[in-house]
Amino acid sequence: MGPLNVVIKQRALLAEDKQERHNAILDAAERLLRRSPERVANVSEVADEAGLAKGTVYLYFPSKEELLLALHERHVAEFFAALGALLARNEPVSFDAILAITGAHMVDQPTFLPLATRCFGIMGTQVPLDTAVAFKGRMAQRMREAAAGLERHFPELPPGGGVPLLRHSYALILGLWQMSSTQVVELPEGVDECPMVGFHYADELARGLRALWRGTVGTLPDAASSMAGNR
Amino acid sequence: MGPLNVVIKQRALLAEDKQERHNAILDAAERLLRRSPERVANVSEVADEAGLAKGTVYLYFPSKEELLLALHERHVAEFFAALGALLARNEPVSFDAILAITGAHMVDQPTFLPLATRCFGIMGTQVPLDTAVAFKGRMAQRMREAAAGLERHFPELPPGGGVPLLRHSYALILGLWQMSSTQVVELPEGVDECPMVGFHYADELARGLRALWRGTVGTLPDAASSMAGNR
Amino acid sequence: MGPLNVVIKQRALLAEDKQERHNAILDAAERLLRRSPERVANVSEVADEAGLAKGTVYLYFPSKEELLLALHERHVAEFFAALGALLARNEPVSFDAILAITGAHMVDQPTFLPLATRCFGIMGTQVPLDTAVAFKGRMAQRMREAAAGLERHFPELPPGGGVPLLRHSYALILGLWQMSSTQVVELPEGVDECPMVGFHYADELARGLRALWRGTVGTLPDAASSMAGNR
Amino acid sequence: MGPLNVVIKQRALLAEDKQERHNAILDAAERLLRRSPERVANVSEVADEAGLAKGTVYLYFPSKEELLLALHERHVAEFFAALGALLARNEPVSFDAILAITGAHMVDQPTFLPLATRCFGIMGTQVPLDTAVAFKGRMAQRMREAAAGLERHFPELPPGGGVPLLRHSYALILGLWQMSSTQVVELPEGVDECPMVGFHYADELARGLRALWRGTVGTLPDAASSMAGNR
DNA sequence: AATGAATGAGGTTTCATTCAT
DNA sequence: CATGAATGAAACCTCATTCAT
Repeated sequence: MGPLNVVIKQRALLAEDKQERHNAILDAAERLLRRSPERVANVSEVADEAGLAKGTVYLYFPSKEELLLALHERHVAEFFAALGALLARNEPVSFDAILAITGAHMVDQPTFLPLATRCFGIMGTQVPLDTAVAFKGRMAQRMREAAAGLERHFPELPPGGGVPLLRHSYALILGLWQMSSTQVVELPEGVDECPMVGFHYADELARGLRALWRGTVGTLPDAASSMAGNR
Repeated sequence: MGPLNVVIKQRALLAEDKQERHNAILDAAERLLRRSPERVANVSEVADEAGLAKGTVYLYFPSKEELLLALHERHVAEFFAALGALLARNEPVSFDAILAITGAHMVDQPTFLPLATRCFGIMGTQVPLDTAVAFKGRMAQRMREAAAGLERHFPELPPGGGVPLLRHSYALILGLWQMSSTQVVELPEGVDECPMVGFHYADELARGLRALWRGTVGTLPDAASSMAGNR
Repeated sequence: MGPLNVVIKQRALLAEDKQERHNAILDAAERLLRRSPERVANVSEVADEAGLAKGTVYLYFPSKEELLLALHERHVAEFFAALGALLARNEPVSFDAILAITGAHMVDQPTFLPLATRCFGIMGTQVPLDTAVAFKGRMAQRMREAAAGLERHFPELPPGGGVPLLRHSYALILGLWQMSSTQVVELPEGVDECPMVGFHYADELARGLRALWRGTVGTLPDAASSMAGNR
Repeated sequence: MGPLNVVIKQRALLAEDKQERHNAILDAAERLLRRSPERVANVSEVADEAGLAKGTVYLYFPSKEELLLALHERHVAEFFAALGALLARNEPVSFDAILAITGAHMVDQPTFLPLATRCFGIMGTQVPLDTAVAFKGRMAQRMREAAAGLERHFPELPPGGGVPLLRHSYALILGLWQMSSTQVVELPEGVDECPMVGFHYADELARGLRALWRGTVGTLPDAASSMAGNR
């Protein structure tokens, strides 16, 4: 009401302020990761980027590894939220629509996959057991929910077949990215056709997922889509 | 006590001696990795295990990362050698036979997948460009050769379809392993059913690969095999 | 729902409230020290234990070190109060009676000696000069009073001999504790006879003090006591 | 033989060079401690002072705490060596001679007692159990040897009485130093007479030890010495 | 060629104290 | 007065790589 109703908070006293700052730290880590996806920033850099002191970061996250895990979980949550919204509709859902969401949330986000790899690597060694279990439990719940929606939209999928399909899909996404990520650096000309790395990740992933789904679900309803004849 | 007719060779002057020592170092790294697959030994440990001094390792490998890469390449070469031998036969080759080779060389070798992940992670950042390109070139050649054999044995595979299928398969192998490797720690009871981690890697991989191949090749020739009805 | 006649006092406005809170903080520090005498709690823990916020502790003590010093002084005051009460009697006072008070207030209090060591260690470096001087002044006064009582009861003690005797005694108490405290960890069998640590603090102290007093006072009046022949 | 026969070694390759460097690091720590006895230098400072890199210090000592312990042990060894040399003689040994050695090796060395206090504090918590036990074992041996010599020279001492006497003496040395060490800072005038701290450590120690020994051994052979009537 | 001592950048975490609310 | 979020200086230790011997 007065002139000072928008104040930059120096101290996060309320729970919502804290949540905000929590997110601000994750945002900072996200920005750094986006800036150089090949390396993981140290806590000092994250703090600097967030405009905070190093110790402050440790008020919000018990360790660097748990910070990374929290960022990854945010990514995952965003993906599943979008997938859930799609599957909640009454209209039919095409494979391509799911592919599009995957593209938007995983492939085109330059931070999703590097971080996912990193997080899968540290879990169980750097992260305390209960944190890892809790994380996995939340992942499990999200997968089960999405699997249920999937089974509704793809009746060819046998009951209980949703979770394995999601799992295989995610594995393909992750594994193919690892193989392609060796491409991060610019290759000299002429190497582009190298079959191990000379491929366009997004296209190759679309083809792989399509094959996987076709083999799982039977003929895809959208077999006629624009990508059907690509390969 | 007479002339020194048994000399412990301390210096590798001949080219073959050098190759031998090169391999001895890789053997040492392999042993250490096998002993504790969750961590990567440091150079000191590798040198000790090989019975050499730390500095000597650097005479044979320009960096630790390239040592790891060389070890991984040895793994890969062994796999492709076995696959090539299978595909070189005149008798028909079943999907299950390929699965068996994958199992023997990748899944059951406790060092293959941890190291693969690690190597894909570092390539392009830690490893100099030309080394990475050379490595990928050799990988490419191996893949092309195997793909040719594959296309001979699976005529349903469209021309040029062998390399992508190998690529997708490898991606699935890699990605699924990453997801399952979070299981390294013992989970408390009740968490075993978590769909993210509550699965047996080898079984799940068999199912995933079968779906992928079915979706790529069409009906698998070996659809009647014991695993056909599993899912 | 009626008038607020039971109010949890949140602010200490009166001087006596302040004194009360001052003591409450010392009580909290005491409890923590008693709970784990080998470490010194941090300010957060003290505040939590006292049911206060960290900042509040700093309203009552200028620094952590001065808090510790205040707690130690409370211990010392209790000891000298008990000693003074003993010496104020008209009946004769035996060495063993003094030993008993020492035992009850220093040895059997698991917090006295760890804290004393700590405080002597920090004084003069962490604690500002005037605080240290004031503390020492109060200690001096207590010692002089006790020394006067001592000289009354032990006429063999030369005039002015009370203060040094107290000083030497206290030094023995402190030093022997330091040597025995290395025993905190359980020693493997066979090491128990190590002369540096293989001794029972209380017994050894009794023997040491007896020797010291005998050497200072001459024959102890209580030489016939149960411990006389121990050594 | 040539002009370069005294070379400053950059690398300690021989065992004796290593021992020398080991000692050089201890020397550096000693110098720093002597320069400011109230604080304990960090490893960086020690390394700088020794003209080495931080990591080099860790080649010679597994941790900072073990470095400190090693330095303390060197002090102790020097003291016991001197004491042993004295007691090995055939001529009678006076209490004052022992006092002189104590003065030279403990009291006048400004680093002995601060470090001793520190070391007794960390043992059993910071130092691994086996290191602590080994250290104590060596201390024990030294004490037993000295005790044997002591019992030879002081026949009034009952058999087995040497070790406790050494123990009590060391406790007095340590404890009295703690009390006097509060004096490190310069006191404002007029405070000098404070009985807790207003004493000269060396003198007070001499008096205390004399009383202790008199009470243990009976009349001291050197009761007629210059200090006998001081207090 | 072989050695292994030396390097030193690099990263994590703790906690006494301050100060905005 | 009371709070507790924010600070940021310490401090330790590891290990890939270099280079004197």
